[in-house]
Amino acid sequence: MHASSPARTMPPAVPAPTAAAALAAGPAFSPLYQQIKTLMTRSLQQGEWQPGALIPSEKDLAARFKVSQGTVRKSIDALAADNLLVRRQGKGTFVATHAEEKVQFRFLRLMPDDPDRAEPGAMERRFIDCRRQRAPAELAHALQLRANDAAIQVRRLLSFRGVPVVLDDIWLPAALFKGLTAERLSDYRGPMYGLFESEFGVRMIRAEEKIRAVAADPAAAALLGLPVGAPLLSVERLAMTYGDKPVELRRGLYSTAAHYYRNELS
Amino acid sequence: MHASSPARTMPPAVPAPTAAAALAAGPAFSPLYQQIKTLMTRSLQQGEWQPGALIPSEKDLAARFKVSQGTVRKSIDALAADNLLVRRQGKGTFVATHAEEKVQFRFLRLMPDDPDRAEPGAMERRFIDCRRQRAPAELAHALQLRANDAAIQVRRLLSFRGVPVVLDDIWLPAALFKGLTAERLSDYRGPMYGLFESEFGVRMIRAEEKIRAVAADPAAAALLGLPVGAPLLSVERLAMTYGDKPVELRRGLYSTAAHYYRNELS
DNA sequence: CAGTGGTCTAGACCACTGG
DNA sequence: CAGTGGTCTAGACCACTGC
Repeated sequence: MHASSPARTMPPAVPAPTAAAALAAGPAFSPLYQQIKTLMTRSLQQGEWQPGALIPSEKDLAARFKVSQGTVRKSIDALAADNLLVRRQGKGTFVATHAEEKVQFRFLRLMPDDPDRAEPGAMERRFIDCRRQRAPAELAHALQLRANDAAIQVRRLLSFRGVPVVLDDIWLPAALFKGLTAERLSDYRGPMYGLFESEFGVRMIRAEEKIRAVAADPAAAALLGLPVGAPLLSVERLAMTYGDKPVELRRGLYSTAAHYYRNELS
Repeated sequence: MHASSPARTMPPAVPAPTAAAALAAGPAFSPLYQQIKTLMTRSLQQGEWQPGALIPSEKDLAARFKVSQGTVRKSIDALAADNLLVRRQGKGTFVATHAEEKVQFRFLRLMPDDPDRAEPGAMERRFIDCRRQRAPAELAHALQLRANDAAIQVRRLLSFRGVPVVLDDIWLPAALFKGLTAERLSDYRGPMYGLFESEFGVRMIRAEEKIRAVAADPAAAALLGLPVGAPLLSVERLAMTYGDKPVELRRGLYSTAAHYYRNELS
């Protein structure tokens, strides 16, 4: 393949988020690097390249896909921007993983008011519940399940320096997480998404959160050690895996007396 | 200048956010496209290229900086990723502006629960107060003012379909916003940051928000039409202009009865 | 149609990592 | 030292916009 135009192709099987507009438009031109990004995404999704593993070098990939190194480079750049790959100069390109996050929780945006009280090791998890049940209609809709499909509900409490701060209710499609128990959750060292990745082959790529202020109900108040009616941050998260398929619904109640939810705008 | 290495240079005068680590490291190698990004940032900051205006073509810029078009391209890519420039195929590259945002408020992440009730035109602003005062110590610290420098405080209420939803308290350094009055705020059509940009030459580039849940105090409750003690989202925003210089501190109280704060994680 | 940004290539050299 | 990603160039051609 030389410098002439790439073939006009059908839209990629896993369309890029930005390509959504093309659905309404015409012939759906897709540049070469996009098509290759799609092929590489497939290698990730199908497990050819495992989380944390080193993928082939740019030169090898260029040979494999019969394109120039520069084009492969653009594909990798795009995947790195999506946090699916991680580049490390001199070493190679690696598959991103939740298992070895420096900041232990990539998706937890809660920070202590007092920056001196940084988190290292100061966080304890306690799993209160883990049960299997039929998915109520609203949940089934959010997770794109058939009505009454089985779901797993997990309830857990996070504490910092002994003070309870986060109460999470987590719902998962039972079909994807067979054999998940409170014990396995407790035994695992590291972030929960690391366990999902290594034990169930489910990788969280992206999530959307809806944040509200609510009053603590009696149950939450008791667990968080706060008076009933105390204001809490309600963080409702829908987490997606490849192809934007939703695989987790989570509702966290955050006590923001000594912590805040951090966000960056640009 | 040909393909040989770019000269090792001092760190750029306006260092990129990602270059912060280099301060501790050694010789601070800066690739050519970074240096050019710095030069272009200066052209933006100094007003050579005005908000909304068309900047020179890639070919012209390549000639001006005596580098290849590909290198200028990388610089522009970086500035576009920072939301300082906007590329439009076939037309050219433009300076980003708050004045003509499609979504009227780039920095307001509040969404209605009911997606049918989209915002177009359904938002009313009411400016309650606009006064000049001495900056209290905490504010002076956040805005990097000298103790007792003058500050402007603005209080405003946002309503959707007649229902008050957001109460904002906004603090600005008086030195940068001379002559700002409630009347000028009311008269201006479009987002507040558009007015700051066109009337005061202050461009908001980036912001950090700290989000908490709080109970409505009597004053806020009255303005938002809620009972005292009702849970509210407290959104504390520090907004920065070029060089990460803080130029606005804002504290919003959001009623999340029919709206939520939207966030994306990846 | 000319001008813009967007894609693709081929090749050279550099910075960084680890054995 | 070999191998990786990172930078830079020069040039060709394509897609898109507006006159």
